[in-house]
Amino acid sequence: MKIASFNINGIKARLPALLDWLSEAQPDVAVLQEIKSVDEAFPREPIEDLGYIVETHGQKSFNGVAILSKLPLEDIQRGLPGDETDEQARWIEATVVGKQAIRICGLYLPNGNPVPGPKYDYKLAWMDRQIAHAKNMLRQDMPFLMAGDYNIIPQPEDCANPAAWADDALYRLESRTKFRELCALGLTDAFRARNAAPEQYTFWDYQAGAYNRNDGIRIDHFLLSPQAADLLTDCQVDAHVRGREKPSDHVPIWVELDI
DNA sequence: ATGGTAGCTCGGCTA
Repeated sequence: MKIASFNINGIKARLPALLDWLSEAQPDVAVLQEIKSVDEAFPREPIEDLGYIVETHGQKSFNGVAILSKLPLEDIQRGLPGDETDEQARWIEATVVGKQAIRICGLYLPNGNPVPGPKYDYKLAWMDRQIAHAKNMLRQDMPFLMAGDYNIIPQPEDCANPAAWADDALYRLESRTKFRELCALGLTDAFRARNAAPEQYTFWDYQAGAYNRNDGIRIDHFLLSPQAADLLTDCQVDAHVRGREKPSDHVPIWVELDI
C-alpha cells in the first residue's frame, strides 16, 4: 500500500498539479494539507474521477486537510482531540480497510511564528495534544501512522542552512523536543528509517530561487506506530514536482507498506 | 533592517 502526504498550498490554485501527480504517482491513499477551502467548495469530482474517495476537513481561506483513498474508509474523525474550542482545521483521521486495517492520521501542525508569542504557544500546546492522542492510539491494537506537514525541522541535517533557522519556530529547541517526545513514544520517522540520502527536503520557499539552490527544509514527515513500522518497505520524496509549472512550495512524500 | 514570492480574497493575513 502506497500512502502519500502533500501540502498543496491551496486546492483552487493547485488542482491541475495535484491531478497530474496523482495520475503518475498512483498512491492508494493521500493526505493533503492547506487545502484553503471550505468543504462545499472543494473540487471533489475530478479527484473522484481518478478513483478516489474524498473526505475533507476544511475552513475558509486558511489551513484545511483532506484524505483521498482508493480503498474504503471507516470511522472518519475531524479535528485533533483535546480542545473543543480549537476551530482550526488541522487534523483528519480514518481507518483504511485493505487486507489489513490501518489508521491514517493527516495533520497540518501549526507554523508557530513569530517566536515568542501566542502562535508559538498554540503550536506547543497543539503538539502536547498530539502526544496525548498518540499515547491513546498506542494502547489500541491497530497499526497507525501520523503523516503531514509537521512544520518541524527535526535535526540540523534536515535543512540546508541551519543558522538561518536558529530562532525560527520550525527549529527552536522546544519544537524539536516535542517532536522527539513523539518519537520517544515508540513512533518511527519513516524517512530516517528507510532513506539515508543526504540533502533531501520537502519544502523550498518561493523566494530567492530557493529550489534551484536546494535551500530547503525537511518538515513533512511520516511517524509510524511499531506495528506500522514493521510493514515499512520504502519512503521517498517526489522532489521533482517542485520544478514544475505553478508548484506548491511543498512536495509529496510517501511510504510503501507491505499490506 | 528590509524585501524578496505565493494563495486567498479583495485588505490583510498567513506562510
